[in-house]
Amino acid sequence: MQSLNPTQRRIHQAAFRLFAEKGTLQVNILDLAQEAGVARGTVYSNIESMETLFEAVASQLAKEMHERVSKSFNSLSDPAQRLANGIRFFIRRAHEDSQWGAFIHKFAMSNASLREMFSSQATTDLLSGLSSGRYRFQQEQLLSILTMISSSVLGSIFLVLEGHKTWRESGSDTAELVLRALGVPLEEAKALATVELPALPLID
Amino acid sequence: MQSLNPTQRRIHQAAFRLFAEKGTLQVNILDLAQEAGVARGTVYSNIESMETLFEAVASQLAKEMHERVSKSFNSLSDPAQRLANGIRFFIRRAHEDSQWGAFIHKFAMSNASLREMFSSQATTDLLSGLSSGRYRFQQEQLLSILTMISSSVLGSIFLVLEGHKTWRESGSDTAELVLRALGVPLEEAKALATVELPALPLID
DNA sequence: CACGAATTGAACACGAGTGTTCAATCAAGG
DNA sequence: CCTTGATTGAACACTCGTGTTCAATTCGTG
Repeated sequence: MQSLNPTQRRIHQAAFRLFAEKGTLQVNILDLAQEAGVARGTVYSNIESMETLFEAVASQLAKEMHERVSKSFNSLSDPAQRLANGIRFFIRRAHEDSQWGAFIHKFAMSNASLREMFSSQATTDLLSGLSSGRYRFQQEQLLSILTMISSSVLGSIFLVLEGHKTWRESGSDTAELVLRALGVPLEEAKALATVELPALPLID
Repeated sequence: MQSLNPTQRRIHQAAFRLFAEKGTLQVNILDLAQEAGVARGTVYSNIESMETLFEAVASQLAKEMHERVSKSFNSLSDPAQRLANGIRFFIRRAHEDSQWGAFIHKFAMSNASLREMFSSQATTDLLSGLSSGRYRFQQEQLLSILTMISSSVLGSIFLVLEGHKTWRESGSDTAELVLRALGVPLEEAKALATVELPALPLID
């Protein structure tokens, strides 16, 4: 999974593209070989199975995004601002890289690594925001809230991918709605959701 | 599509079950025939294609749910109460009939009839609630809001299907969060989301 | 009870994808 | 320039699903 040789890297990247546009089940070895610019036999000698390939691609994507978002949070202490930015990062990125967006949209609900990426990021901030009085909700609602947040982000990504909304509008709207749902006063929610969004940091 | 003979009805019902549990692409004619308790040849002489069969099943399901929810709204004038109940109807039904829930969860985002079911129901109430001052949002946010609502309901259905939450909790939480996002005051949102939920009316 | 329509289930010819093998070819470092 | 390891692409045997046909049968209705 770690330390891929160049051929394996090409195969993984090709797999990412194909999974994003066709879904797991429509990708066959022949397509994959062609997309990677490699012979069929090479694919078989470089991957174990489609399953493990998909798992590797998904968890790599989750890891990369998680790290970049975390890094950007170093400079922000307000949990509400972090949440709003996090939401908008996802939506902006889906717009800037529509394959990335399609991948997330297709698999975020069903894949454990991707679900984990969403929820681990948000949980700590949700709890700290609650105890600092920034949010108003009951702790038993945490799971419902996490679900609402990730679902809304996915829905919003869908909207952007389909071209029904710009990422700016959709991202700010979604962040604002989520903050409101968490009990942040209306004007404040709007303000937090519309500040200038910084660039997503690169890693290593 | 209308007026199915008994054999066609059996096939459609079997298709519903299979689509719900295996997804569109994993259903083949043989499975379908067996599930319907019918010979392979009979399936071929009773459906045009898998595509049209799926479309028929989905739109039938959308129509049925839409009518029942609409009927239940006759006795409610408050748009916020209607919305809260509508959300909870979906979530409760997904719990009571997990195949129905699985079907919705799998296809609500990708199928036009199902998307329509969600949005047409909500749009008018959203707008009337806005003009009556029950909600606070900007009209340009309507699409983002519809997306947030339907995504949240789907996420919540997932939670219930997976057994992470009861339908009661999940339904009330989701309804409450949505109302808050729309600008309904916190205590009022909670109250509206936790009233006794009536039975969903039958049709014809 | 007899007739026509629907259903049955087996048979056939296909196409598509899989997993595996292997001799030929290539590329790069010693 | 030679060796070694990876890559190539064609070939093989196999499975599964499709779409279609059709004689035999069942079933419902008049």
